[in-house]
Amino acid sequence: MVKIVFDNNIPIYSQIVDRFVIDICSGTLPPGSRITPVRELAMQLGVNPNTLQRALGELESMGLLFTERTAGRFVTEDAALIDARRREMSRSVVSEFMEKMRALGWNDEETVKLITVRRGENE
Amino acid sequence: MVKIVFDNNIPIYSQIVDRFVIDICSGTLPPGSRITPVRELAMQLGVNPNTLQRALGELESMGLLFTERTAGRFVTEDAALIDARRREMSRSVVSEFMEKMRALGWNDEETVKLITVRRGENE
Amino acid sequence: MVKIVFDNNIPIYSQIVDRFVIDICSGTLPPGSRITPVRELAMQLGVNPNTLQRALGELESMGLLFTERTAGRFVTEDAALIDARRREMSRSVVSEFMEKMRALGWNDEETVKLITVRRGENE
Amino acid sequence: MVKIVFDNNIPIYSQIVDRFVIDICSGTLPPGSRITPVRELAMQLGVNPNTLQRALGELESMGLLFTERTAGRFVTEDAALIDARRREMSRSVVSEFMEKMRALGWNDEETVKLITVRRGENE
DNA sequence: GTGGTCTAGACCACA
DNA sequence: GTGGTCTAGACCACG
Repeated sequence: MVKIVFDNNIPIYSQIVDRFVIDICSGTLPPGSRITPVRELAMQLGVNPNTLQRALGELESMGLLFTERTAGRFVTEDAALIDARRREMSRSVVSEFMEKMRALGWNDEETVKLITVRRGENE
Repeated sequence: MVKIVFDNNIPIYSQIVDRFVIDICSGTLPPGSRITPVRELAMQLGVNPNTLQRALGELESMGLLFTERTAGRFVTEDAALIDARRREMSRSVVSEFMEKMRALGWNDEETVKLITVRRGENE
Repeated sequence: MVKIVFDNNIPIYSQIVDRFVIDICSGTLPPGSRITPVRELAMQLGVNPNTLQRALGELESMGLLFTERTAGRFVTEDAALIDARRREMSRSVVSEFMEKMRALGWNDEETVKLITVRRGENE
Repeated sequence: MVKIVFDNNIPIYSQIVDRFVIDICSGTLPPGSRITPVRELAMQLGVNPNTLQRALGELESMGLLFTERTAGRFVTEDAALIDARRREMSRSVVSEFMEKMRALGWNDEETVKLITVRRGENE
């Protein structure tokens, strides 16, 4: 968690949340790992500490982070919760994707074909 | 184009734009077809005429609509432009999808599997 | 005076006026020549007779056209007036041009250079 | 950017856009410079904030301005883009000019002569 | 304090 | 009756 390319049309705090969620779900931030202190991290990211605070608050209320009074903030140890969120997110990402493709006039077979054809091509 | 379920958090005008783009790309609004007059459509959608005007203005600057002074607004007759946009959108939707899935820790094979398994399940 | 490519962002009547002024000043419509009757010309141009009427009215009030009760409309025979307008228009076109180029940061020498370089190139 | 003499018949927002384009292209508003806040500038210009907002929005969609969430609006740092637009505008201004002069019955040599003679005369 | 969005309501030119 | 523009004034999210 060092650089984020911020998109100016999405609230910064929200982009930070997203990034944390992804890093936690994908294991980049493993369960129990310690989060860099707010002020320091805010500086690294080049954002206002209030903004970062807000993002971390949301992550806590999701249960993905927890605060140990004096020791700092940590990623939850609850691997099941992380995995649940990962699957839930995946499901919704897939749903939204299929819906969008359908709205664009591709039926499901065509969508699958597009996606498999695309594999192997460079981004 | 009668009802849109508006999602707060996203600008109304932007949701209207998206809807039109999709309706045009998918052929629901065929090339050359006439758009309901601004005021009338605004009433149908339950939004202020100015808001709708803004949306239509953006669609015009994308080239998807054009205005005939005093006669009304129409979908472009340029089928190639429509198709180009459809393909471009599809490509970006697929790209974003693959990227998100990769961020969530699925490799491309797994993603394809998830998507094909999903077919046939309930929405 | 058969085809005009109408620009949708400028009033049609005004585009018709401009075209007539130019055709008269450049001699394409020589002094004394007869104008096609309103209804017929309106059909040729594909515009509403009212619109054409308005345009012709303006041209009359400029003195470039005149109406002979029963015989129809004609281009003025006053060559001096036509020439005066031609010079006046030329002067203002040149003035506006120089002003625009200056606003774009070219001094007069550069402008002249740009214009001479351009000569001979295809449009 | 303090006073603009508004010409009725042309939309205010459009005149504001033109003025900004020129000020940016000519370097009066250098790359990266900050734009006066919408409300304040609207007051200075004596127009409604919405009207100004619209103008600025168009400039943004041209890529000449960009917005930094809550910090303000700035001129793009992309000097190449600015220069490209300047040259493009110059070319089209020159083209239109030559075309008009030709329509008025001057051939290119005469036009050049007119323009060079004109230099040194009073505006 | 910054930009962004929206509504309400009005007026205009054009055809 | 069509689109286009403008004002006035309000509310919101963000930092």
